[in-house]
Amino acid sequence: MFYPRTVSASNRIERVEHDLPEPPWRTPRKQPARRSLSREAIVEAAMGVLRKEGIDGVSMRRVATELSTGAASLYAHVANKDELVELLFDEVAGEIPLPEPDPARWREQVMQLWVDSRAALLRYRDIARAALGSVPFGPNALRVTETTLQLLRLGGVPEEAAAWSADVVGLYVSASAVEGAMRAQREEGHGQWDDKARQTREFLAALPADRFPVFVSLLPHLMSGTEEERFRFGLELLVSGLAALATGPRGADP
Amino acid sequence: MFYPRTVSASNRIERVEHDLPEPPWRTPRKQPARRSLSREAIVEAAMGVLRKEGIDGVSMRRVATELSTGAASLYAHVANKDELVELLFDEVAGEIPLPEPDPARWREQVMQLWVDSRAALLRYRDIARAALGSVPFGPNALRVTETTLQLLRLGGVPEEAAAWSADVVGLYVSASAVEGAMRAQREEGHGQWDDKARQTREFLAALPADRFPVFVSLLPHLMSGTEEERFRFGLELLVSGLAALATGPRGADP
DNA sequence: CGTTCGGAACGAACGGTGTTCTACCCACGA
DNA sequence: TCGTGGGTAGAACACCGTTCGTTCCGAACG
Repeated sequence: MFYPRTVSASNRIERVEHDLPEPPWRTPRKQPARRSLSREAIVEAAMGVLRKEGIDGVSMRRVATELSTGAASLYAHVANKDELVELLFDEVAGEIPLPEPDPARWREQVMQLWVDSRAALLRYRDIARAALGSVPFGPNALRVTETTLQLLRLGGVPEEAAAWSADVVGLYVSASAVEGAMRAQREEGHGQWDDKARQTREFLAALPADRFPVFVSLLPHLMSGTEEERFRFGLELLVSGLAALATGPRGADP
Repeated sequence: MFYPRTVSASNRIERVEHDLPEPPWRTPRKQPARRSLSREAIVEAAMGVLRKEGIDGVSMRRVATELSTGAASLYAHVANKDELVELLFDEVAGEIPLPEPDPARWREQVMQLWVDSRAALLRYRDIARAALGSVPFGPNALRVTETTLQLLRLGGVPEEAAAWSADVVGLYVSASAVEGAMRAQREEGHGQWDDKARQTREFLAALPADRFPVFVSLLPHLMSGTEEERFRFGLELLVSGLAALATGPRGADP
């Protein structure tokens, strides 16, 4: 009742009526669903825009146009843009595959869950920016957190450490997804990106070795690997740090 | 010459002339610097706005007003808003205190450096959002990265791991600063924040324990600690993961 | 000295944003 | 049948980043 207007019953009925092959029951007149706007339809339209153009493309006017109406009409179903974005984020979180927790494979499973989380975020461009803006307490995001906590407990990670780790890893996954989205966006504009990339490389190559000796000597390593490999490296750092805290390396026994 | 318009010589000369006691060399007329706009002045004004109102308050119009001129005038000294924000970020990075690397205390020093980095970012509200948007290659940011790499190498962290860790930790610090800024902003609007916080607490307390058993049972831990304590916990996870990779636990010997 | 010229300053304008106000319209309950 | 209340939506408000065209000024040149 309070968290949120999840799915209004009237919307459901409307959709069902729309799907049925129109039995002329009680004078269907013209179209029963001429006023078709609903929270679900708005989220669906916004998801399409998000996937195609990223979060900056999702404006109230743009989404409304997609539904061939005006921006003001959306405010009857959504409090404001922030709420819409939160709904979008949770929709994306719903696409993260959840494992069946297995005590013997908790490390592998927790790694996979986080890699999958990042992948789901990246599938919707820079939606991750929304995650850093507001604590994600939507039902789907909660389910991901719940699974994370289950896995960590199965791994014998102390309770407080597990709780805090979920927070830490959420930040890291989101940040990595934001960075990945930025790079992907840059790589889209092929024409000018070659220039920019070349310029950056030249700039780094021209750095004075006397002022940044270690940086310059590590340049090859600083530019090596794919984005996901680097992400996994960070995850392994975190997980190995967690494993060191675990009372029992596997299983829930102390 | 290419990275960027670092500091145009003309600006330097202007400042020097301004500082000198005005030798009437060649008819100084009234005031040689009536046209006082300069890249430095713009950055300075923008930093003031940033500190007071956050990154959203920094608009070209707002900064221009601060200098009692119009927004269009800024574009003679700054390519666009993105460039201005990059300049602001590097200015903030310049406030991060750098340690004198000491092999015996690398762990402690690297932790302190990162805690200080986060603190500097938070001092300027949500400027950290700019760090996630573009790889920070300004001179001051480079100096911070250089110091980080020095410390990790002193700790015996393998070269590739050190390079990748700098990336990872940069993401984590920025993400944590973004979250911290969000919380700080929410806590500013006291009047309505009590409500929002209470609602969130009620919402979490009302979560169905059968659907989110671990989450609910860990609720006390999920809400405990200050933001900085949680940040330090994540850092320790990363550093202990790094220490495990180090060839020599202290000093640079294998 | 006068003139030219190049770059900074800057008002106006363009096309966008989130949100609110205010009518209107129509299906429903009385 | 007649309100009426809530979804719809156009217009408007106050912003935003950026560009255009003009003005203006200081320095260099003839």
